[in-house]
Amino acid sequence: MGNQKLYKGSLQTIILKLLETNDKMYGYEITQKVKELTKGELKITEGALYPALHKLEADGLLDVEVAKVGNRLRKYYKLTESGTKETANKLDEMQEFLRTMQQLVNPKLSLE
Amino acid sequence: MGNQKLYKGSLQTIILKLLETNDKMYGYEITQKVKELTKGELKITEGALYPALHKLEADGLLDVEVAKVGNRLRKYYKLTESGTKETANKLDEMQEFLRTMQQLVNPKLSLE
DNA sequence: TTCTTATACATTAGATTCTTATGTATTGTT
DNA sequence: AACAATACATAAGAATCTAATGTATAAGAA
Repeated sequence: MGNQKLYKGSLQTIILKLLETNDKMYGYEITQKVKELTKGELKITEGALYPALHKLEADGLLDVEVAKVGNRLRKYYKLTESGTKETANKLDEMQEFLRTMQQLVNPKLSLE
Repeated sequence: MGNQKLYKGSLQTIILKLLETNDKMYGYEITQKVKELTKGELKITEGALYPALHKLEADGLLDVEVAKVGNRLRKYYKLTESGTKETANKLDEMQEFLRTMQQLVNPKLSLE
């Protein structure tokens, strides 16, 4: 597993992107999906995830809907209208960041 | 200027990469070079840069050499042997991170 | 000549974001 | 019966940054 600290700052964007693609997801599902998509390279910890979800909700980017499955609860999160807009912004910023970093660390590959 | 917080965690790698390419550089020069290379997208602040340089030196990855230019001093930093190895590691980790993030936020572009 | 900007180092307070540890409870597997 | 997985959550502390401040020299503009 690579350098986890590089992912610092990108958690919100990852969550928003997943919700854009999958419509609605619950917390534990997000951790599993990220592990699967990144083949174990990135593991979202609960201590990072839940506060991040709560903040996105408090900022009005996510709506929550509590569901009961068997006897256990799940909190399904979904993008609000404002969350959809913010997702587009954050994805643009992420692409610019990725281009910039690629150019910095490997100028040869970015001649296109 | 994009989302500065995405760069959190990548400063060490950036410094090491610049020193790999340019052999030796001083602090202020690094800030200017990064601004130039990223067309203003990334601005390294002194409060981030100097502690980072001191840490890399304390960790034995950089050697420092003080030079006097006119009446002003410059501290030239240079990779040690161990610093050269660590640079290769960190660049590998960065490439893996960039691939992973690209795949997460834009799966379409990563079909290759 | 005086004022401002650039060069060049540095530290500190505070914010943000994470990791690690801990806690509670249900459900599935051995 | 015990353990792993599912599902939520918080809290202490670490790491890394931003913004502000400080010192000093050099260069350029007014």
